[in-house]
Amino acid sequence: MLNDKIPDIIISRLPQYLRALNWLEMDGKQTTSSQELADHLGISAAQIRKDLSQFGGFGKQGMGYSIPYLTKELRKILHVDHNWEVALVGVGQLGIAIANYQGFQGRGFNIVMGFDSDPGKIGKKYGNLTVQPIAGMDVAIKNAGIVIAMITVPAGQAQDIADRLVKAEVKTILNYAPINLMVPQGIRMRVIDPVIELQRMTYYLE
Amino acid sequence: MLNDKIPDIIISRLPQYLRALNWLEMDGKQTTSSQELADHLGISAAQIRKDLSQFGGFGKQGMGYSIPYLTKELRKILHVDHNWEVALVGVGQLGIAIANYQGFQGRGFNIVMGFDSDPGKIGKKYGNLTVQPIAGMDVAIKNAGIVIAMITVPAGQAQDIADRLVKAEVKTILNYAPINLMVPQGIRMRVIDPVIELQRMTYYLE
DNA sequence: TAGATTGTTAATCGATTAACAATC
DNA sequence: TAGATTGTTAATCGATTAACAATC
Repeated sequence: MLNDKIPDIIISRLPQYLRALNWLEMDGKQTTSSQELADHLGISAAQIRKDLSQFGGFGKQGMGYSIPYLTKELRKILHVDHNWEVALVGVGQLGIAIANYQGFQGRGFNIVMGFDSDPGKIGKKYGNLTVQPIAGMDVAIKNAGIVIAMITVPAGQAQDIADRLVKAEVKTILNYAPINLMVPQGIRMRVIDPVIELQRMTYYLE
Repeated sequence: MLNDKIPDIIISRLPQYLRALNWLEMDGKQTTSSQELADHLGISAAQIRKDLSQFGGFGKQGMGYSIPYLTKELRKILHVDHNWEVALVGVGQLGIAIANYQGFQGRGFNIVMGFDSDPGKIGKKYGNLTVQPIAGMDVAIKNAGIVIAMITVPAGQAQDIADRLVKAEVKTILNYAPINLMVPQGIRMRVIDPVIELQRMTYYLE
């Protein structure tokens, strides 16, 4: 069972469960049920139970799920039971906002390196990072063993940066430039593009 | 055929087609094929043809698709053949970065109103907006007939803001706070949460 | 005409749901 | 024990793919 390949569509829901659990815990709750999670997430209770059962039995019949326990298990499954060091490429207005954003803390990520091509920015500190020259990026990332990077450079430069990151042995890229970057097999890339989200919704407007 | 309800999973791919077409056009291309789009997007060519055929025959056998024509038709389908006025609630570091972001222009959105509770920010200009006091938000949005809003306030305030936006007759909310907001039936809400995207990928890391 | 690529059908594949025995 | 809720199976539902006739 655990050796079966779990479909990505199931994996994509686990972080949502984790976020909902976090929220319930802050509400002071100790336990929850598949039904309560379903109400919060707009997903059926059956599906939540089925998803979780791919990884083991985390609940107790009649009782539901312990929030701290299920949280811990989900964090293990998603490999966020420790913090990953993350590099940020492009320390413009958006990059600075991301570096200062508190929401990564405690959810598995720590942005510890930032790179920019503007000499005026070198040495400045935002959150946990100090801006370094982009020329030294490849070596710095490789030496630090960093495997996760966020791209916040203009769209025209994003593919070039992605290519360099892949050479520096980065395996996971979160891309804020609104283009589909080409990356080799084995490299995971996701795009954050607010316009895509908006356009998905305007279809339903008059 | 056109009267059938189109599944949301198909709608969710149309903005991606639009973005890929945009990119091909900037490369100087005049026409494309389902295969070329497939290569760019990591989606099968058959699926792209099937998706598009839900809305009509936009291609020509042997020739492929005219990029300007298909772009125009997709923009019509998604209702982004004109610009929507958008309100931004919370003009902090992230809000300012979004207001100044050029990527909305020409893709159907114009952020024309911004609200913040900090008196020191009132009257400041970012992109196409001037910051207004959040106390007047409800009336201002309703009077302007704005139906799309972005929430960039801290997580603890986001639900309250969402409730107020719904009362002001906003129909579509893009939420940057990392929580699942509760909104009534008929209101569309999507969350932008970079941590969710990262956690989906760390599952595949060692 | 020959070659290419669409639009569409039927077959396959996979995901979701309903239902309930197991059990806390 | 009675009530509640899980974990799991089987049935349903829906989405994707393969294949090809239509046609530019």
